Amino acid sequence: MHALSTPSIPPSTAWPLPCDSLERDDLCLPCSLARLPATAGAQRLQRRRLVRGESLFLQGEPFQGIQVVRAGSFKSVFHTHDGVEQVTGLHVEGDVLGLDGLARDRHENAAIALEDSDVLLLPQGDAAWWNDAGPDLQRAVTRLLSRELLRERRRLQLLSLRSAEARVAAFLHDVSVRMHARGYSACEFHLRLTREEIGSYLGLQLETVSRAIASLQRQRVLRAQGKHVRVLDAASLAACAGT
Amino acid sequence: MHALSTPSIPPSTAWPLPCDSLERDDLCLPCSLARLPATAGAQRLQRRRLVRGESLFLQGEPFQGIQVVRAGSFKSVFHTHDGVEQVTGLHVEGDVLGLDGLARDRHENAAIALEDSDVLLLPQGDAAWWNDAGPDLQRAVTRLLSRELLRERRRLQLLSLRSAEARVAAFLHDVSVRMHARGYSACEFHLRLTREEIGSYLGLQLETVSRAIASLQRQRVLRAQGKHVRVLDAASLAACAGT
DNA sequence: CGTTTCCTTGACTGCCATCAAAAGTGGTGG
DNA sequence: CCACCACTTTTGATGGCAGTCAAGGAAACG
Repeated sequence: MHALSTPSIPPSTAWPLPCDSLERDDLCLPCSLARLPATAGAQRLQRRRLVRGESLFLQGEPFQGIQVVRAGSFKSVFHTHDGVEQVTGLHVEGDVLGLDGLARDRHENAAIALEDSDVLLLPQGDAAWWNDAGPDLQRAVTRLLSRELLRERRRLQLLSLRSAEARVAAFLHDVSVRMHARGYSACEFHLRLTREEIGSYLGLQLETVSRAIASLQRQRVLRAQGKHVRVLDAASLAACAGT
Repeated sequence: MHALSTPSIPPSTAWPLPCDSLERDDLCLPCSLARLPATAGAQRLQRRRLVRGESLFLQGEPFQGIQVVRAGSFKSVFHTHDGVEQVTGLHVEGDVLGLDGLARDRHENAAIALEDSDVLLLPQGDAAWWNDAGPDLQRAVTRLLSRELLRERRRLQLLSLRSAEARVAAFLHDVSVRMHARGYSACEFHLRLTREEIGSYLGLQLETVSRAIASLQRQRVLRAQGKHVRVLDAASLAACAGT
């Protein structure tokens, strides 16, 4: 196990924050944190490394604090009471994890590293945390939550009124856009999820996902072999997704 | 149009707050507000009455503030870019409306009164609002948002891996529970949504909703004629819903 | 009381789940 | 390096659930 927690480091020093490369910094928690006045000096960012397959937190675990992906990627997984497991999210560099723990002080999803990854933990001490944190941070958290709500709602619409092919196209388009926003190529990337995980995320069976990708290839919208995807026609992809 | 705004009234006086009859007051915004110290005296609750069919706010309108349903009921409706409209929520007495406006300072859904209704508006003045509001209120808002996220996620699971009948059963069960929590009968209530609206909410066609209800009646789980529903066997209903 | 909206039921179609099997991929150890 | 294994992906065949089209009847509203 390579996992280890480096000792606490002061917030606005040392290594570059992940949001340095992002545009919408009002949504970036570490940026908000870095701008906080001295009162926040008490706050400590903790770094953590995880190897592929390791869990950042498990479902039902007490809420430790909000976490930011510095490198690598994660999937969020929810286990229903009857043993079924569903993928609820895909998170890459710059994404915030753990917001679901705010409601009841325990995590409602597990977060699993899809590759060797690196995160920042913003520890939540106790109830007084919120008072000390300051309005900037609180506002940032509120916007993040509200934003998450919108994402979830969009996904819901995708599931409730789009065909299998449209869902897969929308998923790939979303990945493409998010990779591009983080400085990677928008037209060529490596999927970290299996067909089964994508299906779970989209409410489809793995065979259906495979068939949808095959169909998109026949339409010359993209090329895919295994997890490697090359988008040939981004406009067509968006059209297939229905956006 | 019977709609009218009464002049502002001081917060913790006069008429009973809707949460007086609720158990989990840590989630109740008006309660949190009533407990605020003097600094919040500047805040003014505004009352508003709406007749059936009237909108509390429309999609795209600037965010006015968080609203609490005092009496009556509302549906949340989202209009997609291509003209399709989808029901995204059903809100009754004590529910909080308008949280989706926090992310971008404009509403992402419309809220339509399903009957003559009564709401409280907690106006959001400007950016300084958050700072003045105080940590208690902020924390309450954060928890509400996080809670909303969980609701949305549960609905998503319902849509992605449950049959039509299970979805309808889950919807009716949810309504039953929520009515009960507000002091109404859990086993007999009046649906305010049409079959089409229920279908839109659950990702189904109206005929499918009708057939699912017919099936539940054949199983002696409930009796329904039109919008009037009587639950005969709550346990079976929950079982059909898969909970 | 008439008109409009809503609900129910039937028949048919199509999409996607399911079952099944073969081919491909990656990692491990001999 | 190669054989082996587990896992993943692809493709085919079949069936069922829910969408679609259609029409008659009930309820709500002015």
